[in-house]
Amino acid sequence: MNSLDMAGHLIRRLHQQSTQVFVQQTQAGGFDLTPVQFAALDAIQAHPGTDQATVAELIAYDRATIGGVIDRLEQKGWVRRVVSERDRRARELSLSPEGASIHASLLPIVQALQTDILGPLTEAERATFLALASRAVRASPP
Amino acid sequence: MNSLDMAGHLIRRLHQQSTQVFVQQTQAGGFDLTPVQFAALDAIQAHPGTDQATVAELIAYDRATIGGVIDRLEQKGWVRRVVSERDRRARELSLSPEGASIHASLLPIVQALQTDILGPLTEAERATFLALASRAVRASPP
DNA sequence: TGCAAATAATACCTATGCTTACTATTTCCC
DNA sequence: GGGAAATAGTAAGCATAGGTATTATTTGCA
Repeated sequence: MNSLDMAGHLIRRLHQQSTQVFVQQTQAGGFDLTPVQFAALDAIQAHPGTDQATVAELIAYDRATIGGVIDRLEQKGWVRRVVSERDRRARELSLSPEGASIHASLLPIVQALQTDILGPLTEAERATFLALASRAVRASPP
Repeated sequence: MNSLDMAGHLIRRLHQQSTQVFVQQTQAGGFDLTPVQFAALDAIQAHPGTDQATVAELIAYDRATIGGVIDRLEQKGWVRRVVSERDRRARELSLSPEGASIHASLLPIVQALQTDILGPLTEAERATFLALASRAVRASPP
């Protein structure tokens, strides 16, 4: 079998394509951020007050990487990070008003671009693909 | 729609899973390399004498990244890089005898682990997934 | 209670992954 | 034949991506 037809290679290409579409479409909308930054933003919006480790778990990242991502979101002024009074090791995360506004503006754009990521497929094929992808992603350990 | 169910997120998770399976299975076989390094190794094996730009195009990478990958493969002693006499800007790539041996040993392992990447799916589902993924990856420009 | 184990975050390291800028060289074309 | 455009590779910079080690703090248990 040709290496280029193997699952690993195809998945890497899809990931590449996915990132490109995300950056293109969000930049066209006037925003400047990466897919990971949006994922973190979205997780914090859905779970305000959580710490970094929980955000990392929610979107399946390691803690080391998420630290840098949150750093950059904080520098942009979109996320606030305060030491938890309940547990001084942890940092409680929340969106700033600007961050919340950006997230609200981004959400419809990000939802719309999902279709473009799998552009060559038909609507039905995309649904099949997503259903299989969803099952193929192993459930995160309890 | 939940961001975690969107195409971009699922694809990123699949990519993560794919890389993990690759490293686990190849390490279990006694090798130490990344999926990208194998892709480059495989491309060079299939096209000995080509230059870095062609390898980059074959496996859909940018030239800057492939330079570092080849650096590491050269350091491992698996790849030889000689300045082309035909075009002194280019470096002609080929596998060393050790590189060729490693590649031959790795190939069946890498082929076998492809099934594990999509582990939770049945044989038929994997075939469907791969067919859709293959079509979803846009054809590289001529 | 006191101390070992666990945990949150950071620091540091290696390896992609991609962009822009730069050098060296070749090609194209007038 | 000579200069502009194109091309191969490198360099530098930013952002994941994940591993191990370290620090600060909390928890759990003898």
